[in-house]
Amino acid sequence: MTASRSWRSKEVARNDRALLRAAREVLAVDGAHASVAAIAARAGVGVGSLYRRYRTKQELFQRLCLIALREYLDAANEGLAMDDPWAGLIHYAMASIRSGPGSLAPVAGTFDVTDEMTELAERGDRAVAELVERAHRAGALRAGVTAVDLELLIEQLSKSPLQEQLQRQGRIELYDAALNARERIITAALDGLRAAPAGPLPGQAPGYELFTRRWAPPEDGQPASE
Amino acid sequence: MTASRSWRSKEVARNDRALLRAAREVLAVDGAHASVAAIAARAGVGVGSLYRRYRTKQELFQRLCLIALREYLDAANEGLAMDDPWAGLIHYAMASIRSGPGSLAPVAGTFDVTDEMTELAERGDRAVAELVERAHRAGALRAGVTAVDLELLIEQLSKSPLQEQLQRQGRIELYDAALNARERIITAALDGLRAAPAGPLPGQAPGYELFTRRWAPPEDGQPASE
DNA sequence: CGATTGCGGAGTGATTCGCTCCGCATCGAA
DNA sequence: TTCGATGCGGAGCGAATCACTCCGCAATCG
Repeated sequence: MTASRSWRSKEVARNDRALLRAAREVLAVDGAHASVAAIAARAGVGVGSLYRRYRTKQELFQRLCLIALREYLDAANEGLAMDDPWAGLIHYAMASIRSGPGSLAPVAGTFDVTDEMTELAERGDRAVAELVERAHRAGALRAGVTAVDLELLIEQLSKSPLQEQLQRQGRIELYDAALNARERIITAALDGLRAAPAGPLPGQAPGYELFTRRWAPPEDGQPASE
Repeated sequence: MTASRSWRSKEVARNDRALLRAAREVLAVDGAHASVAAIAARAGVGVGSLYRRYRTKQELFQRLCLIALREYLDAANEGLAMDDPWAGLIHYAMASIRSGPGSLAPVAGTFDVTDEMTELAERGDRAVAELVERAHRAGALRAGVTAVDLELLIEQLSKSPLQEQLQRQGRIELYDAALNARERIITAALDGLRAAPAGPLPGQAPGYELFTRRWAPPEDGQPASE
């Protein structure tokens, strides 16, 4: 009775990959209000198939988050493997921006964080801290720049309001130009972290709690926006 | 019969200001899906009062957009009035980021653009172009940086994913830290536009159509995300 | 004190949401 | 070729939320 269990496993795997990719894209455009139907449609499958693979919307987002965390850790390790400290840091930043942790920010706090996710995040944070420290030792990084500064800048750069809007409006003819424009902006912004004639950053360095605390469930009263 | 027309005009004006401020805040947090009820609640008024002042949600957003455009133009002119080209440009950028054109991006294309809005935008664009040109003449601006580069960077920096998320979760205790962190990031990113050891930006300069075209109604088929 | 005015928010129909369930197409085995 | 098994797409469901209307009420004037 189980002889021909996975007669279509290829198709199943392809559907799964398409679903994850579609989910990330739709999440990037629609934010927290991304609907299951939109994700399924973009993946070219029915909602039924989506729910056969993932029991709930939350579960899909959890898996998505796990994958992003893995990419995040890989990017940091790749950066550490590079000889030039500055080049390594930029490699990590670029890869991290592309993988798009910012797209996942809107769903933060809407699902439970598994132990695996916590561990991946901690390992990634350690790697990035080492990346920053190494760049400082080499004198390549602007004075006073911390790992949190870097991660927040990455988060800020990983969403693209322009591209999202173009996609919503269906103006694909402008998409290439937008991609190019974005690359220029990212380059400029990251260059602002270089050790250079520019002085230290204003204020004091932000603490890690900006990163860690918000992933816990809201725990108390709801926001002021209601 | 019209003697005591506006016996409470003070309160009406205060309500109107509160509504506009609330609308901008809610829009920044909730994006395109900001609800009328949420705006009214945050302003501390009933939805009835909102609809007495603005006949429709669209009308409120139009007014909001007009105000933002005025602030945009003012900021550019203030920058031009400053003697130091670089300081003037940064003044404009900071003010523009604070006024938050990025918050209005999600509603772009959802309402008709009035002639007044078009004219304000054009005057602002001209002022910014002059601001950029002047900075280039003074040798303060990085080679190859265009007005569009600047405006896109401003748009990128004017949304704050971190602050939005904190507000959604009601974690006001982290808000000050987030504000400080954001200022550091903005400073760093804008410093990336300085004339410095860093080379020219990659790719070719983006054209103005990235800015202008998307404000027109979608005109044809809907996006791929459905 | 009665008339007037603007207020807050319950109510309304339409829409959209996450999710279930079922008819159907597609496969291997007989 | 036929039949049972399997996974597919999407119609449909109840709940939630949306923009917007309408009405009872409190505050203010002559």
